[in-house]
Amino acid sequence: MPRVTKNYKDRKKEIVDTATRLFTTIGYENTTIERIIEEMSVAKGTFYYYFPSKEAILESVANNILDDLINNAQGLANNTQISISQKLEMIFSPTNNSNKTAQEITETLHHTENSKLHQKINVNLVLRLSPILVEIIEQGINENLFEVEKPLETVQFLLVGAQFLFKEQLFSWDKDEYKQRRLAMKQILERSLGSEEDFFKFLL
Amino acid sequence: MPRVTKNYKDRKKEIVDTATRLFTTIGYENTTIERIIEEMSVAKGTFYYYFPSKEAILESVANNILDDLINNAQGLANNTQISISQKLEMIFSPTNNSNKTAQEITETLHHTENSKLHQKINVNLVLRLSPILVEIIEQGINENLFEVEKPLETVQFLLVGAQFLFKEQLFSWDKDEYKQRRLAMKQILERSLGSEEDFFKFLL
DNA sequence: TATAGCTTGACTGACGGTCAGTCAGGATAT
DNA sequence: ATATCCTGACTGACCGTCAGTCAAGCTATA
Repeated sequence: MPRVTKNYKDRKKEIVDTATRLFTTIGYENTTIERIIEEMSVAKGTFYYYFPSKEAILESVANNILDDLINNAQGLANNTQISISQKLEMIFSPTNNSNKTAQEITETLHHTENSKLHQKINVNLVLRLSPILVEIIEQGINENLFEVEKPLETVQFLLVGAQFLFKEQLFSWDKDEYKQRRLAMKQILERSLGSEEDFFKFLL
Repeated sequence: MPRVTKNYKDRKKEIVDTATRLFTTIGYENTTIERIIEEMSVAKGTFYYYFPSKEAILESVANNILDDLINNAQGLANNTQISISQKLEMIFSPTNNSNKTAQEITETLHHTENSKLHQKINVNLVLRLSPILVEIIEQGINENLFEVEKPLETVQFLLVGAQFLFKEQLFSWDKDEYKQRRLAMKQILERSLGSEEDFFKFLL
């Protein structure tokens, strides 16, 4: 095989990109290191020069996916043009996923046996997204839209529920079951955050 | 190796028991088929005579663990001696796990590298435990202790939150972080279920 | 032209899974 | 009673796959 030398950063990014594509396409467990290097046309050793294990690149991929997601959310939180209600809609709405990466996650990633990747992403999603969400909630508290004692912890609980119940393909709800659960979540959100009724009408 | 013949049911149970013990001790991924058969003193083929794959026995083990859990909960729901508050405490309390199997789950199972087993158990736990929980909630509604529009769907959301945030070792909260999250859950439960304040004081 | 950084690919060992064959003990025929 | 056949549980050598290793080779650049 002809030898192509690249600098550290570029090669590493190339590996992460390739792995990300494969993990989100055919799943973590179905992706072999051999497949990754084959698609990159490099040798086995090259992969292990950059990553000590398959777990390690899972970590990188998960963080990469999350970085995008968090950046989007942070942009949303900072945006003064958008109403609080709309911000929450874009984060909580089970159907609406504006950003491309979230699409990847919800659609392709979740089909199969990807529990390891899921877990890594979900845990960090909750930990990293919740502070941003709290910024939004606190805007709402200042405007007397909400009333909660423990915004951060409350938001984390709600996020976990939303994430695992809707975003994952773990539960295969049909259309009506899905709607019923959305309605329940609407009430839970409104009551937990102490908003007025129908504040989360986008969940109707 | 000397040949020992047993009847189908006994041998199958023996395999499930051995696998359960190993899965909950050293984890699913760390448990090899070879280890299972070694501990049973049977040959590889014997295992595959009873189970078509490692996944298949995971399924059996998960269901087994759940059966115990669900039976306990159902017994609890049917028990007329215990107050509704106490029943909910025993199911929702993050620390109190009376039954042995739940102990196994929370302590050993969750170490790491068990995402597959976790997911299988959690999903089915939510699906199977929620109807039982609804029985209890509806007792409460009759006694005017609660007011909720969609008990089943609400309970499922709350269960998911409690399960993933507390029962798993996914988030490694320290003592105080733990307490804060319990307090947040207390308010969420009380508000979502429309109970009076401090109904869930066991979470204090 | 020396060397640090990058790359190669043959090799290893672990593990899930396969399969042809063994064997005890029960049923059936003589 | 006993020879023959059959079934269902069991055996273990073997296979393919795949993560991870390593000694050696190339190449940019100082």
